[in-house]
Amino acid sequence: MATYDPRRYEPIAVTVDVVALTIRVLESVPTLHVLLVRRGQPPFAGRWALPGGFVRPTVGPDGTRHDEDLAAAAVRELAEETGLAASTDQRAADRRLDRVYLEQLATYGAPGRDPRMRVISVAYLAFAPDLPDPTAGGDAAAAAWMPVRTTGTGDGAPAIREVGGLGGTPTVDRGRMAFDHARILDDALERASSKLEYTPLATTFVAPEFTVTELREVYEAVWGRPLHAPNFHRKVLSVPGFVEDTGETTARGGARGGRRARLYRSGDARFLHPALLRLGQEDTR
Amino acid sequence: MATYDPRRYEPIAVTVDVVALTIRVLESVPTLHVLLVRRGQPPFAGRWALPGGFVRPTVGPDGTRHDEDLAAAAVRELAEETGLAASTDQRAADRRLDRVYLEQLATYGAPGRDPRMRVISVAYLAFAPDLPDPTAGGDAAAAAWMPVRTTGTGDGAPAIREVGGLGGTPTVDRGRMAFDHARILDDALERASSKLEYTPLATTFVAPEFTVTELREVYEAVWGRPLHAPNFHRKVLSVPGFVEDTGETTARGGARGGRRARLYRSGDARFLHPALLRLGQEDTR
DNA sequence: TTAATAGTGTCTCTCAGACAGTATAAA
DNA sequence: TTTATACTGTCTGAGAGACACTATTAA
Repeated sequence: MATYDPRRYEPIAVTVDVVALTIRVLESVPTLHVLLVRRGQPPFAGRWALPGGFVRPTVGPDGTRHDEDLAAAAVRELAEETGLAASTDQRAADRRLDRVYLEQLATYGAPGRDPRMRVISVAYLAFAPDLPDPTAGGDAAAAAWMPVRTTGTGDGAPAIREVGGLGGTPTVDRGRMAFDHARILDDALERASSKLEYTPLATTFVAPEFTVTELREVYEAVWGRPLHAPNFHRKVLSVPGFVEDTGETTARGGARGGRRARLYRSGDARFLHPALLRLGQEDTR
Repeated sequence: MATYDPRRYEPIAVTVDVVALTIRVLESVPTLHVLLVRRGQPPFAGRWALPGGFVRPTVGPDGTRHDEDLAAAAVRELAEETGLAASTDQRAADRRLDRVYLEQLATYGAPGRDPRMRVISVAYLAFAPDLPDPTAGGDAAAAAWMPVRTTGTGDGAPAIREVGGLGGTPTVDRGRMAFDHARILDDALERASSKLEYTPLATTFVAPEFTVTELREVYEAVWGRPLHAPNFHRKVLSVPGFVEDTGETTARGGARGGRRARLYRSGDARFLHPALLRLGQEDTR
């Protein structure tokens, strides 16, 4: 690594973008949604984009420089552009991000991906329980949870349907997203699917106490295909440390009848052994 | 995403670091090695570090700016600091990097990770067939393939032994590596182990034509534990598209006797179904 | 009482791993 | 001929998936 010489190396801007995913019920179907903002400024004004922005070195009250961690920048951007408060904000308990799981996805640095200048973007992936509708902030003209994927029929047809194809619901055309954000979103969806296989992170999409059915709906929404309910049930309970029985049940059964479901909370496992593999799709080659 | 205003945002330097892994025979044991350079300049002068350097926007012969892709920067740093020529260099066929597999690992941007300034480093992971010893270039005082992990005994003891504990071989102390490179190396080893499970990338560590035993030695070196040879053999041949029979065999058997081994080449699968899971270690929780 | 929802029993098939044994080649 | 190395046969147990079934509750 050579010594840094500003005469040789032009500055490169660094941004952070966040792919925040949640499950929301759409037309009675639990559906995977992604948080998007409509850009108010060029480039790509009017287009939908992932929430994000420049990473900034900041100066504290005492004058010392206090550089921002990349993950912290991701949380800040989520908060700024959507009105969802970060965990440090005590006044907005209802809009909190403190139960959001965040992990780094990848870094995108192809020349020309931002028409203004060389920009390298570190993308983060976030899993959130159902949060309120966001309110646009910062430079965003709008912000919304947008559906991204249907559960599919399980008949072998591609389970992913482009957003934009769902009923009368306002959706976004993946082909018209700003920058290379459609690519980032695709990578995020693949990472999310994969994470559900070998980690218990599906629980980050649901309330602290949840039923096995709710957990299955998370898998179905993210994987985009229906699962065999009885086998899923047995599987979840058999994986050590995945879920923990609370001893409680739901207050009542389904709307049109049905047994009350047992309530579970997240167990202490950080990885699932054996994993919940999504087979039957195969041929990803 | 806000408009970029240099008065608000100080420049952040972007570097690329490469964790290049290969298998070399050490004391008769195929052993995982990582390519390291000894730093010639402060900070961390004299310490071992991953090869890497600043990403630079460059200006072409015609005056047009020609920004460098992040992956391209990784290959360039590998070449510059180690004397291993990139694939475009036709004159150094013996030292080529054109069979090297490269993928992005993660980005490290904690404040203070470089004492000079705010530096965000995009780390890449490379798998290489046995390459020649590198020659130090750029600002490196030395460059070498260093052993990182032993095959272990399979008796349940931790299979990872700190580099530095191997015989009379020159090795490096992971605790004394420059920057946060020990952490990056750990992340790389975990990613590499995981990649061998569900992709055929083990073949990138061996020659274009290889035996099943050679392939097993890759798995053993990366996973740090011995595998059951007969079952491994059957498993590899049963996974569709993993390897392809050449019809040839090795020219002769083992040094002290033994059957000639059949030669295979890499198949067309990009993922392994079913995967070669490393079980028996469990409890990564 | 019916229908919906939650949950269990059990069978089959695949696959990982263990172990025993065969095939072939070098010294 | 001995020993090393490559490879095959076969058994066992775990787990995924299919299907049939029981349990419980709302309307």
